[in-house]
Amino acid sequence: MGATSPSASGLELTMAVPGLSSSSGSEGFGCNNSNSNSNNNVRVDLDMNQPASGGEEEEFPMGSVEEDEEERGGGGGGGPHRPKKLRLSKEQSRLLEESFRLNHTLTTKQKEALAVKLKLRPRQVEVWFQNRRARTKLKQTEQECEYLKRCFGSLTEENRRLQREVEELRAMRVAPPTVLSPHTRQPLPASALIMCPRCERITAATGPPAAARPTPAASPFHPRRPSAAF
DNA sequence: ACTGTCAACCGGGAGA
DNA sequence: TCTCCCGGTTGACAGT
Repeated sequence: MGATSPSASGLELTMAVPGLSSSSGSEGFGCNNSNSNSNNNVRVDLDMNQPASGGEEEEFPMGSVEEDEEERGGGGGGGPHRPKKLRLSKEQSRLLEESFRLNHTLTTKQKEALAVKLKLRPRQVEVWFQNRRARTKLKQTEQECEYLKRCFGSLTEENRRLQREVEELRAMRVAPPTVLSPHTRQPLPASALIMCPRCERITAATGPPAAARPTPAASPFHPRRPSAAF
């Protein structure tokens, strides 16, 4: 499976990221505590991988956050510090990636179920998916950028080649053909010349309109071979 | 010391 | 108004 990039340029770049189905239905989830607490950094109580139960931490080892980190993290007198950074365990990352493959967005129920399964807060699962989507998009953008760079390179080369060709053709070009007026026997200016659509020869444009023209034998075309042609 | 990664946050826009 | 998502940013941490 591959997800085509939704670029405005219409490039058909495919990513190895399957499952672009978005099932972000109505989400009535009310756990939005992180924003309201973010300024004073007093999130330590529910922060990171606080073990929900004492028994089975082996499945999801708690990254770099120890249980008593929160004592000195934000609550201490040191001022506004972020709590220690959470590192998701390999198993947590694996399960998150797995469900990301299935769906790039989660419903509230899916999010909560996943959070329970991973012993994370739903907000953490939500944030992980947001960041994961952003990373995917960044990768796609980088791939598009590389593709456009290659396009630019080949088009530049093509442009150079065509310009050289134009220069060569200009160098080969001779003076405009000399056509004598059938009446005065004087050379006609180039603006008074047209090309016969049948034989593509240059002739004088001073004849009567096409509808009133005489028979082809008497037509102004082919009065004589032009002295020069393109 | 420097740099890259990434969880978490912030502000704003969109939809119901 | 509420909730969600997105783009941008911050800051902790790991690797060099």
